[in-house]
Amino acid sequence: MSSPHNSEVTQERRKKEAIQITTGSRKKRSDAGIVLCNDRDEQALTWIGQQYAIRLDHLQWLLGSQPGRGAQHEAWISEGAARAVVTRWKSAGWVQAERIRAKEPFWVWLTHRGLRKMGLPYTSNDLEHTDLDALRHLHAINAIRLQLTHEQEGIRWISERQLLSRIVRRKGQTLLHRSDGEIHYSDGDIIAIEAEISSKGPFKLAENLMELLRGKEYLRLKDEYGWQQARMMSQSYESEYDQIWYFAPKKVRRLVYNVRAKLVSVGDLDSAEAERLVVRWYPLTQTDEEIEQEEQEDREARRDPALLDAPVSIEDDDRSLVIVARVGHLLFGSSLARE
DNA sequence: ACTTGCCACTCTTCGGTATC
DNA sequence: GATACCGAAGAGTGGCAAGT
Repeated sequence: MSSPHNSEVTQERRKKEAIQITTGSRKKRSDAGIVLCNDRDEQALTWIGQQYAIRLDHLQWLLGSQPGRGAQHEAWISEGAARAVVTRWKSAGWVQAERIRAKEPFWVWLTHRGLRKMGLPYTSNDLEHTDLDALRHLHAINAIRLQLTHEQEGIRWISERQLLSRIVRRKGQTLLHRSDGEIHYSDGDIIAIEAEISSKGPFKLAENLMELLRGKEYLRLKDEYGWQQARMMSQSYESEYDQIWYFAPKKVRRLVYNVRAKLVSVGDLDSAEAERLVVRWYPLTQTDEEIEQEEQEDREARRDPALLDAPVSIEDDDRSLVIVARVGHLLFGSSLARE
């Protein structure tokens, strides 16, 4: 219970404070105007630095893995909230953000200052000068990393940028084909991730497969004796990868199936090696039904790849549109999560 | 040392504007 | 017209300065 005197004192204090606030005489907080780096900033900025860049719709999911106060969804934050975070990062000079393609949200990448702040050893790349194919490829890899690390707890992702930074380049030395990412399981298993969005030639694809399956010994033998000899001579060698996952749209998947089958039929690969090469769908599967179809397609392709050369049905080609409509806010839809 | 209340920050939602 | 951008409003939370 407050006495009349106490009430007067409180009123006087409020009046005094009101004057202080309006005249600006109240002392400012010591951290006023400073952008502080919190745990989520650190994790998200490191993630972006490792992946080169991220598009705003994916950033909603990345930040949503550790939603702040008041977030209404478990896995993602709203477009406005993600934009606010980017604005804060920009004001701190940690990132640059630019729209690159029409009808797509902007991309965010770390500035030199951002990379140094996160202790990342990479050189700053300006994404504005990146070609559109590379951008599509990067978007696919980001979607794959977000989904796989979301689905499977405890796995560690090593990005292509991290892998490249570990390579010591020697003059005249051919570089082993690097995967777009690696998944490391706690039991020591390693899976190479390839996002094959557009077709490359069958020979180039076959060589990438051989290098991923057999590793640097295959490359050494190829340099010395040529690819034909190397394929025979390297049969006892195995790369560090337990499996190689190729994520690809339908047309590219057919090429991978055919190249894999061809390598087996001519004896360049044995069946155990072919087993290690798993072809998966991009856009990524979402439902149990799609996962079953994905597995069945790979099984059929292993039995008889010619079966898959049948004309594509309209329903099948429309699959990605159906998914975008169903989970429009999800990883690979161009529309943003705005609910 | 503890309490109070302001301030900075983060979040969502919504509406106006710009761009394709 | 559809989509992206931008900013304002309002609510909630935690840190900090000031008071007790």
